Amino acid sequence: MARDSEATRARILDAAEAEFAAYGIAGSRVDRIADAAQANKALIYKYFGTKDELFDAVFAHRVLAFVDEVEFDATDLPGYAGRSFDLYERFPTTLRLTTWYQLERPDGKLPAIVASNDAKLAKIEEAQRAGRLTSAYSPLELLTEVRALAMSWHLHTPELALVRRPSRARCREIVVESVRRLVAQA
Amino acid sequence: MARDSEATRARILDAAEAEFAAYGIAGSRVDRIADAAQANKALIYKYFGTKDELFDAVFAHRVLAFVDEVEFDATDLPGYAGRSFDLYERFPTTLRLTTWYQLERPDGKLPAIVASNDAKLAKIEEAQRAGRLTSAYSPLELLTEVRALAMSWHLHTPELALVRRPSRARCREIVVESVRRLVAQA
DNA sequence: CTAAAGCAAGTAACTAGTTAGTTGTCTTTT
DNA sequence: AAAAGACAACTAACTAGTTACTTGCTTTAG
Repeated sequence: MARDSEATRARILDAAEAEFAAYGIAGSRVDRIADAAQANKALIYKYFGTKDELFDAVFAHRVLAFVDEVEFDATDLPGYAGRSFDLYERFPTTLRLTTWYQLERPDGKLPAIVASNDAKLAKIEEAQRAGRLTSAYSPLELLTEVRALAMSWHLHTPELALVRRPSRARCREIVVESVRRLVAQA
Repeated sequence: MARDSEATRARILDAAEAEFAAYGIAGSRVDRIADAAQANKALIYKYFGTKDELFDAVFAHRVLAFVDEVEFDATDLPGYAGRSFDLYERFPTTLRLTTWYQLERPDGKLPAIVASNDAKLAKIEEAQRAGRLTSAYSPLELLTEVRALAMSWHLHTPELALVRRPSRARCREIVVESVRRLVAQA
């Protein structure tokens, strides 16, 4: 090992994350990433391959960190929604990256994400069987609605953002409360 | 062959809608739009200006048609969510265009959308004053959550889409029911 | 000395936007 | 009614700049 390639990789990854979050895959410029990372463009290709592959590396990195950070408890979905909300507030780029990913890589399936989803669905099913969670909805149905509510405040169109948003605490409270109502036993 | 600028404009708009929905602004190619519309590229610039302006025209056109089609009734938000769901199912490009718009035009504010939002917020407030709608949430809060629920099934990551979705009717039912629970008087 | 890290300088292909000119249609003049 | 003029619709070819990706060489650490 001659120089510190790990540090260079990390700088590239950071710069790429900011670039991709801002402009998406098609809109991002590899030159800009190289400049921001203070690294040579050829290194990007050497370490990460094509632009698409660089995006995948960035996305997997960020999303796994995200998934790791928010603990999933099927018997407390309101709490899970609240913690998800907190992370969306703390790392706004995550949701942007995810959205670009959905739009620009509709066929991509990251194994780690698939596994994480499967684990959550299984936990929901288990909680339902134990009678600790409503069975009015299937696991997929529950996960879908809980997620939508957790990110509801971050899906605003520019136009709605003109109206003054409630305080962060209030937004969080609403997310938690609406999930509580969702899973409340009728 | 008679010349008909209206028809040409319409063909360009249609082709541009498909292109932008698929690739976003940065990823779209004006040449591809011209080919698909069987129109010359220069006409696009003549009729619509720059690529960004073409996107705005496409977006305004589609979104206004969408907004016009779904009737808003503040005293029946579950019904409104259900009808929104129906339209997302019928015109899948609408949500894609909206998402590209949020990501790529964060500063854009289409007056028609602002007006439509204001009208909805006012109607919610009125329904609340009349006691025909819960006052547990502010108008903006209600609109935010109802919208998130209405589009919950269309926000899936590619990975979650691997799990088989319930039937359309069932998804709709869930959307309506979850909004009902949201607005239910505690 | 050597192997890997790093870089300047390319290149081929692409892309938004322009230009200068042609074709079809409607209006005016005789 | 027919020729002439006016004007809008339309087009092929182009420009100037950009972009992803590569090559061949230099530098550095062990």
